[in-house]
Amino acid sequence: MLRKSADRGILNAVPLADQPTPTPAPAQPAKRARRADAERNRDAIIEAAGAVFAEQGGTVDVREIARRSGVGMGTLYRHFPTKDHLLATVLEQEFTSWLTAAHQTATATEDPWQALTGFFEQTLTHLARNRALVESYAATGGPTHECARHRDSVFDDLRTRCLNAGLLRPDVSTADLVLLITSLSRAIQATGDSHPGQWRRLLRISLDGLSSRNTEPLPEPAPNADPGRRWRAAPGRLG
Amino acid sequence: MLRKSADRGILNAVPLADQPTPTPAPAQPAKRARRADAERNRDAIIEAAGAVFAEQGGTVDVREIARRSGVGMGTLYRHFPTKDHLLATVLEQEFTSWLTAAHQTATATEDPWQALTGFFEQTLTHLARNRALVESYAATGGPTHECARHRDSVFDDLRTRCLNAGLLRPDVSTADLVLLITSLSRAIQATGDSHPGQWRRLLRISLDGLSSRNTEPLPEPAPNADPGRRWRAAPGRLG
DNA sequence: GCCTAACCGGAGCAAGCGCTCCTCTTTAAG
DNA sequence: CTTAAAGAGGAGCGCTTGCTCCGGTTAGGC
Repeated sequence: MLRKSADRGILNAVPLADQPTPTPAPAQPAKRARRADAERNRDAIIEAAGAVFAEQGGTVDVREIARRSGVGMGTLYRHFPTKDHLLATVLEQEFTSWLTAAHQTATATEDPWQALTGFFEQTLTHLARNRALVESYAATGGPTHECARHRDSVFDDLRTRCLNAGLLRPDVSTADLVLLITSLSRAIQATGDSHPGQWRRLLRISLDGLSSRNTEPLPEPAPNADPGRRWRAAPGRLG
Repeated sequence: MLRKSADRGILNAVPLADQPTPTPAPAQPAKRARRADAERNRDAIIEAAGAVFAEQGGTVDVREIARRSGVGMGTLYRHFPTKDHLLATVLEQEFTSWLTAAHQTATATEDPWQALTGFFEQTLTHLARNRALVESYAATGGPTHECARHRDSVFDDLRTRCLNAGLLRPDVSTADLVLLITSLSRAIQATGDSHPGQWRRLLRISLDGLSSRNTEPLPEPAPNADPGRRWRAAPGRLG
């Protein structure tokens, strides 16, 4: 039952030092290039890991990933120093490719409100298919801080467009929108397969609440952390 | 990193066969009553477990609970056959005592809308203080099915009152309200200590979206579960 | 005060999981 | 073709964690 290791978080904001930059350092000795089989295996690992993480979440046994990609443990750990590094790599890829697509869709949509709601719908549909991604939202608001910043800028863009058109209640912050996504991702997880799509009703309700037809101001956020709170920090906890 | 067993949920809807009914069966042999020290230890365990679960969630090491209650492992497992049983006992106590209080408050509130919003506020404030309770919401919608049913009836009561007063958009279901609580509990977890109270803004937004001033109908829920879905992998990189 | 069933405590077992070590195989430069 | 470096693979280590076992202790009926 319930493992403590979950406390270590879905990923610890790993620096991702090993990027897909196969170009060797142009130093003097001109090291030998990466072998073809190694390249092939790396790809296989990433693909298998992507599938497994999406299905089972970030808690899967590394052996399962190795098995599915037809590779040994040693090979896996040759390419990725840590399970968290592998997870971060996969999630970052998934996240940025989605964000780029969703942003393009939103930009191509004339009506600002339509752009905002469409973005939410697209985001959550994507999240509904990827368990590890949902977990990463719970832990750190996204796979990496870099990713989160990128997403925030997109959100801010959408928000500004809606504000200028007078469609959004004026005191909604970008942080509110991000928190809304995080919150709704829980609804997706909770409904799961038994009530697919019920989260869309909640999304509609929330979006209606964002509309400028609601005139009362939102409660002010507390300016700083309340030290009296009982929850320990516990770096990155999934829910 | 992330645990696999999380899949098993925070608790497996344990039957809770061992209730706080210390009365021995009134059978013929008139068994000896429970010893005083045993009773004391049981209480100490429940109290310590309550604190530890609230702070650290359901994943804590059982040894920590034993240590805090000043009791050995053997003693702990004499009173509770399983960690999950202990967790269920604690959560059920916490849940019902809260639900009773919150229901009374709501019933005593004249204005139906005030009663509903107050109930949400009270519930979420309580959840913000108990990590294990939040987890149980994510897993099964509440500590036990019994608890969940009780809560649903309270929600249904509040909903009916608001509907009769014409304050709630008419097609909001009880399930929507429960899902909203579940969803917002994630917001509480996500904001944690760093942005305490930010979830109140989201709560306000959602409640505004529930108001009858929003006239458009909600999307129909899918009638039944789609058996083909199972956290399918993202079909290749999207983009 | 005696005696026995009930109780206590913690060392230890088994299973799960991240990760390493080491031997054997394969690639590709020369 | 030769050969050395890079890669592959899987048994196994170390650690955590849920739970058990059993010798020692104590309450409480008589």
